[in-house]
Amino acid sequence: MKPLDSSLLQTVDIVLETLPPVWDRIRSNLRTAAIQKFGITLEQFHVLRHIRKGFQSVGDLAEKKQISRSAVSQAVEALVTKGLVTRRQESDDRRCVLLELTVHASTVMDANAQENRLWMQEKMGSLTPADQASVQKAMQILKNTFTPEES
Amino acid sequence: MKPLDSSLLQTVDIVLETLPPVWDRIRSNLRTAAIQKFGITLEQFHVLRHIRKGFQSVGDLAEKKQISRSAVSQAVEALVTKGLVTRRQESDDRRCVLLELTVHASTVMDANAQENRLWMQEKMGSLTPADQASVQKAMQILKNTFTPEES
DNA sequence: CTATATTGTTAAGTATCTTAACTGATAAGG
DNA sequence: CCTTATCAGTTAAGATACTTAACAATATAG
Repeated sequence: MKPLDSSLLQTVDIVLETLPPVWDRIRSNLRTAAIQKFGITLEQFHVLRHIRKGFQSVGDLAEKKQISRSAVSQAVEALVTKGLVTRRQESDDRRCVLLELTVHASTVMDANAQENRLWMQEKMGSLTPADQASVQKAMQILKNTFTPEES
Repeated sequence: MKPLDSSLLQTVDIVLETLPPVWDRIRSNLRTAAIQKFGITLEQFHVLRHIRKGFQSVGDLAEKKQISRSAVSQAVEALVTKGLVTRRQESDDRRCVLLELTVHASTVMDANAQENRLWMQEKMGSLTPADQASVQKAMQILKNTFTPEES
């Protein structure tokens, strides 16, 4: 880490300058559509996303979002009322509640994700194959560097 | 966009899989330290960051965060009370209020950003020069693709 | 000069978060 | 067993942050 420090710092700064606006742009496109389709709040959308990603218990979801279990419980209650989420009993431990998207919510979330993919394809459609390879490789590097063994 | 569709979709999916966890990880590291140092909430930290990035009016900040002006006004009021932000009169239009970080807040935010950079340097310290070049190039591509003419 | 628009604050109501208390279910100790 | 402790989730009460609406002060237009 001695002779590369200035190059390394440059790389770090470029990442810090680039990722926030880029990710904000992509995320904003993803959220806005879903929120309007369901008529839900941003917080409720977060809950739907996490359940869709495989967080099926209130506790896991709370830890992932770094909020209290009661907050998650209340948000889930709102989503159950809206017919977007169901609570089910897990067989072996009857304390646990299994959260699942309803068919309707699952369908709309899938369609929304697909629309977002298409939007990104339009955006990235003009990239050369070399540019695409560059992006793919960099994503792999970043993934290994910052999230080595999870998700 | 015809013969490249499947490769393009692959690139898109890799970006969508990678960016959220990577950015969450970096952002979490950045926020946690600052929030603990100041004893403020996440929302108040957002306001400090935006002011630091150059959003000096209540209106601009509200538009950037996509919330109402009154919400920003209230958050700013809390930060002024804590001695982290000052309101000043702009000379030419006396309706406008110029938001600025206090010296203390500015110092702590700078130090915090520097600590985050060092943390990222540690994380990325083991990357080869070729990997660093890859990341830099990809960041440039993503920036041009998703945020063509701003920030 | 009057009418309209803009910038920010204030006030009231709503939503969402937190902590604390509680229910029901499981695990551990004597 | 039977008591005690622990755990997942909900519920309740209070705090925080958001919304809309009404307002004050200033700027712009006709």
